[in-house]
Amino acid sequence: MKFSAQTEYGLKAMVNLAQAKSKTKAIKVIAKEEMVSVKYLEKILNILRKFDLVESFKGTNGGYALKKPASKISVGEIVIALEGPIEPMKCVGKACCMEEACSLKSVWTLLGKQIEKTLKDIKLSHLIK
Amino acid sequence: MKFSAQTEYGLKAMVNLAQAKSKTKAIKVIAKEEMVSVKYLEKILNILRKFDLVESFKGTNGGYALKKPASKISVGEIVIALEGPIEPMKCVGKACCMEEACSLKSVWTLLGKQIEKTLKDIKLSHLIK
DNA sequence: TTAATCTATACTAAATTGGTAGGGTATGTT
DNA sequence: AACATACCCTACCAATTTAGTATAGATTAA
Repeated sequence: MKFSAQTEYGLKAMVNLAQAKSKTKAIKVIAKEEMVSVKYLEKILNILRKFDLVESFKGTNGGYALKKPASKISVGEIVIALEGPIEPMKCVGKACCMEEACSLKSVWTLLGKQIEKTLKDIKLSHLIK
Repeated sequence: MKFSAQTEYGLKAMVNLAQAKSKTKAIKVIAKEEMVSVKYLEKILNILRKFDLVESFKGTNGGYALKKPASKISVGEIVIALEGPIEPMKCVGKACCMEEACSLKSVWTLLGKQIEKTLKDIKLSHLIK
């Protein structure tokens, strides 16, 4: 019941960008500040870009920037992008959900929705000092 | 962000026990009903026993039973026993939490508490028909 | 005694995750 | 046009975790 390191680095990069002074910030600089390899961070930012959470600019003085204002980006969006949809239980058992009304399914549905709500209510702007 | 198969089987076994007619129920029977191998289920029930959630009786007509009434056992207890404490982020990054006030820590603390509360409010007795 | 049951440890195979490597492709500046 | 800077893409590998099996042994009711 943990989020992955990828999600941690991604979130920290987003907070980093939210606090950036300049219009764009080079991945090399972010990677150094967050103490993660450039290559690994590239992969993570790539995912975030596909989810329209950041945008990138090539060429000299290029770099990354938030696609939307920090107050419009929730922690939930970032987590879902990097972690996949929040479904606390995959129901791997052969006997699971064979009955029309699986007694446990309601637990996971409720829990998943509550987690999503909590994370969507926390905006990136709440995390910068 | 998922619970393990072990947790699924453990929960289903607990629900199974909560619905049992007899005083004790043999692991062989539970395993058959939940479609999981006896050996694997043994391991899981072993953990639950150490957490005082079930008790076991040896010998002929032995088996497993809930240690407490189903209304006094929460889904949260079972999940924590099988899954470990709920800490959504382990903070693996070298740069993490080096500052006195890690901006993300508050997110994980809040989320963890909410998940625990949700799961602790759901009792085993709520899951039986 | 004996058969049914639980207990404990060790092992393995598959999946996931974390992270690396290398070679491209696009673009702004000179 | 050339070059340096920066992003993009795919493949790969090693470590960890997870799911599940196997073997052997100890306890107890009948």
